[in-house]
Amino acid sequence: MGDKPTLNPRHNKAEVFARLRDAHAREVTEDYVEMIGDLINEEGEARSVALAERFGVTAATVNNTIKRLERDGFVTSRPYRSIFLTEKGETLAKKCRDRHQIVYNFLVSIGVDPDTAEFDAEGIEHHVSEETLRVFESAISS
Amino acid sequence: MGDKPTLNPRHNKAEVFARLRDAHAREVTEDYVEMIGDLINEEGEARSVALAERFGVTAATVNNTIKRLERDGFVTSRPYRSIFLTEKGETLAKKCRDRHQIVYNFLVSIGVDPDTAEFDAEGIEHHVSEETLRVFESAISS
DNA sequence: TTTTAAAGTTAGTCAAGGCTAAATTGATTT
DNA sequence: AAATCAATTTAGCCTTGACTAACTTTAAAA
Repeated sequence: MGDKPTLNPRHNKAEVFARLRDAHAREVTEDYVEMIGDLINEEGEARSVALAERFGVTAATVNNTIKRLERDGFVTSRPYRSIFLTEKGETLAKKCRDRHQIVYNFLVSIGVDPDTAEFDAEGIEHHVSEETLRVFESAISS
Repeated sequence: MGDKPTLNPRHNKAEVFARLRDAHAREVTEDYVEMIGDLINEEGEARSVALAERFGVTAATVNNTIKRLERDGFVTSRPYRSIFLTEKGETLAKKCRDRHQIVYNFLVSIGVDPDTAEFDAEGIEHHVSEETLRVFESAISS
């Protein structure tokens, strides 16, 4: 009768939740590099004050986060100067931008109101696997 | 010419991110009440050790979280005894269970592999608005 | 009934991601 | 050149959610 199964598979959720916690840890990083990329495109540079305004947090919080991003190799910055994406940050930003767009377009394509889609996409994008993303893509172009 | 607009609307994301942070703060609570409900249904009671195993965290972490849930009125517990949902916890658990099922069914219905759907649903469910959830529902039953 | 194993608790640590208040720097005006 | 103002940084605090290690309680076995 095959191997002893690992109990009821429905009970083996630990891995799912571990991956969920990982996704969590990446969310802020992804939102920041995406936003920094947007700012550079739209305004020519990314300043702390603009990030703080767009995320709705204080300048001190932005400062903390930028330090972490710098430590992790996603951005470079010099005191009192604007923030730049590294190669690594650029790559992640592009990936996030594309993914966001796909999720947003998909939601709109199935009939979700654009404003709601914009909000939901912001939360959903960090939790969509590559596979699901491809299903979304197919659905849009059909 | 109408009111002075609040700059470019695309730049006014602060509210989106504030709501996102709120959703974040609710995620663990939702996962726990949902899991506690499942355990009570499946095994007759919810013990710390089972929660720890299913979430893949230590008993100490479960203990912390249960204290918080108790403080917030979602569960009751007595030392060395099993955990119970309050009315409030029960209500939230049901809402989460239903929502999870809709997201899961929707993903499967558009062609996502059930295992992937199970994983993605766990992350997505916390970020789906009521409106999008209703769109998902309609999509399933058609 | 005593021992032992499993379950639960407590204490202490850490990182992330928020905050406020105060200090500093850079840029603009006078 | 000095004063001022906006932007940035620093310091210190908080909660959440994770951990380990050590301890206590409960339940089961001997």
